Amino acid sequence: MEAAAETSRPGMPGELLDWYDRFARTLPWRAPPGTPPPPAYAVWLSEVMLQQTTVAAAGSYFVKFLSRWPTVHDLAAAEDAEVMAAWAGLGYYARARNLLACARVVSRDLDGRFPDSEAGLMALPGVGPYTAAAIAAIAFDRRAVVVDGNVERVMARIGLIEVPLPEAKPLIRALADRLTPNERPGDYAQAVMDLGATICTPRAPACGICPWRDPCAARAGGEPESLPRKAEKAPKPVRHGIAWLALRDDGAVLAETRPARGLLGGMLALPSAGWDGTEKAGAHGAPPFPADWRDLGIEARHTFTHFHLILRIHGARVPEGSAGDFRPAPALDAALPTVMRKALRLGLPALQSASA
DNA sequence: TAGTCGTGGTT
DNA sequence: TAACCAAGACT
Repeated sequence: MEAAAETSRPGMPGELLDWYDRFARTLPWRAPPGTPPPPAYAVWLSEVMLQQTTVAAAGSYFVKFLSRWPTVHDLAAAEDAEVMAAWAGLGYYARARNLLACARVVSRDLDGRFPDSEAGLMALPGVGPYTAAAIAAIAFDRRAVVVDGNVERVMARIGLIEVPLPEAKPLIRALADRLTPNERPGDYAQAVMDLGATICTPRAPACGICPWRDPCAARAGGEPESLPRKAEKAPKPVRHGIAWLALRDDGAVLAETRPARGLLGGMLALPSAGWDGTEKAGAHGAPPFPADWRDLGIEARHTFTHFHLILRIHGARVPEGSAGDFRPAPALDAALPTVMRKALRLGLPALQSASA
């Protein structure tokens, strides 16, 4: 919409920063407004964890990672399996693989120093336009135009941008660019995102206490909650699969490490088949080895980004000497992605109560 | 460019 | 309860 071109006035960044100075949230990875920023390592770690992830979900993982691997060199020296297990439950596991790859590049090739430019940051694995801008702004106080989901919403409303996403992205970015100040860009970036997270919320924005209520074109128009408009999403299909739960008499459970790429890539899992798109059409998965497999009559249900999964659990008790990647159930549970945690927690009691 | 890639909280 | 949504990147 053309309205975007006229929206934004000189005082807006300052009004937002004043609000941020008074109401900034305390977050594990954040320095208080006006104080020196955290190390780039901490900013990078938090920003990767926060990709498509809520503040509440990322918090404990950030604390755990920073405590376990205090510097980028520590993380770079970690084993792949250690890092994947520590990431288990947070989702989007390609982030963990890229996190480790990035740490190793920074540690080995850059002497442990993160680039301070967006272009330099963008060259790192797992660092895209948003994350590069966020690190440049927050860790190095460089002027960078930070555009995440919060900023998209705030800009669409301020500028009454009625073009639906993703077509509206260039308009939104242009407006975000016009508003980004040269002073305190790091605090400003966090302030806009805080505004979107706490005031300019998707459903019921608190316009009455918004520092930008006066210049907001959508508020004047009366329906800020209707923005940003978004293209319709495709319905999620339902997929069916089988997971095999082999319980050894010493209590250990058979696990497998999934292929590095694709769904749950690189993660520990129960052996399974038929659901992740890797099987040929019509193929039926086979159990990991011959045993007295029984359909436990239990289904683990889980929804991924683009499909619903119903995972039927088959189980078998196997003798103590059985070879394979068997692991103690509690340790396995801790290292599993959520869908597999569900399958284990549903299937194990049924199998344990069954006679061998 | 459009599809892939997790999870949990909120409504 | 089902849909929506979150500090996106990669192919």
